Amino acid sequence: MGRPRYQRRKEDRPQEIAEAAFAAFAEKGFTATKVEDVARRAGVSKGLLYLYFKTKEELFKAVIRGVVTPRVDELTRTLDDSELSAEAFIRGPLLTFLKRLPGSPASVVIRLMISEAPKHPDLVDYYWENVASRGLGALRQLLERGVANGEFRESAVNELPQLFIAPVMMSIVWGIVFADRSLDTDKLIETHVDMILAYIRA
Amino acid sequence: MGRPRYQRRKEDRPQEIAEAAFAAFAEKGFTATKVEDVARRAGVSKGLLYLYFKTKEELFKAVIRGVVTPRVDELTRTLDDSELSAEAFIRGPLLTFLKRLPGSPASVVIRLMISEAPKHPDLVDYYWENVASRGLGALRQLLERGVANGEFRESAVNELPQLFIAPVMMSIVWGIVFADRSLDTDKLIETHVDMILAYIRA
DNA sequence: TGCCTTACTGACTCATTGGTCAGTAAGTAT
DNA sequence: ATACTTACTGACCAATGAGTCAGTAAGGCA
Repeated sequence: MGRPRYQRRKEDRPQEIAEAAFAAFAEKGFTATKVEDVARRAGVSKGLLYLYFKTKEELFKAVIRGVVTPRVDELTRTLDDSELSAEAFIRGPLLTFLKRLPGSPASVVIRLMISEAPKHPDLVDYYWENVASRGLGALRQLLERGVANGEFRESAVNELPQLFIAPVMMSIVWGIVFADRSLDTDKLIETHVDMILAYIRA
Repeated sequence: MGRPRYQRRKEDRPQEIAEAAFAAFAEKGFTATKVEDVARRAGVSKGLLYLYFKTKEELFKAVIRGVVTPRVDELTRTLDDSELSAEAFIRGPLLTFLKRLPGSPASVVIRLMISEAPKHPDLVDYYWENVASRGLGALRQLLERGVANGEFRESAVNELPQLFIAPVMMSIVWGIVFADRSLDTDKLIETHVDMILAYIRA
């Protein structure tokens, strides 16, 4: 008669809880987020959350991994597929990718990593292996290709792919701290890439 | 007979407590730091700390202000005093200043701002007025001087002094997240400044 | 030497929150 | 229908840590 008070949906719960958690973490950060709030957001009791995730930390790690993994593949895949010259690739797909980052979930992840890194060394390891080192490796490879086919000269930039990320990081941090005071992040990143290309062009 | 269990040192206590707090915050961040630990570190009881600082937040703000204020004056003062050409100033004093930042207390402040900004809007305002906007203003002024006396051409960089900070921010964030995995921050910053100058030179 | 002000102590309160678990009811098989 | 499994609930527990305050003693002054 009365409709059921809840449905059993073993398959979907973990995903739904993880999504709720990501939203909550994005708003208030890890520590300030209460497990109970995540549960409520996911339309579930606290007890159930603990059935699927052993601790709050487990949940945190699962969430980060879930967001991070797909993103990286995107970049490396487009890089591998592309037949463009190094410069064309940088001005095209890479620039687009970089400009998207500050507004994407990636920026939430960065914020969480900065705040929580000291307390979660294993998460840092994961992030390093699956994101940072792979991303930087791909960039380095791209630069070497450019040098190999005579587009670029040898320069310190080859050893410092972090230079490509610098303005993105700047934009992300700016967004976190000065949320309201606007900064034209697209222009910042574009100008920066322009600078790099002018600098390394053969 | 027995020597006194404590000394009364009304004058020095606040300073000492603030220093202890900075050290504690630097190690564990704001939330993870217990007021009692700060007190112990300062060689003082928790009760006394609360005599000088109304709440943990008050303490936090006082600490940030204490670290931040002197640093900024340093930059603007050297800029005003200098008779160097714009380029010489950038390659000399400014570069030195920028390279020092990642290892300085400034980087601790940045980390704390990133983690706590959403919860402390008034602190963000203070930081904006006393650090960010003044620092960026000084940089913008420097660039304009360079344009005025024919050293530099007009370029988008004039509107984006954040470009100078980008590699510094990158280095700071790198240091926070990947403390151990080394990055040659000096080289990163130097190369970057090199790039900018090549780009804007008339 | 004794008195008085107040810097200082530390045991206490109380709100918060991560984590548990005995019980409930949804769905399934017979 | 009835029995049975287990996804799910929510009241509860225990630990933690910010903030308080009644009391103590340092040190200056008469």
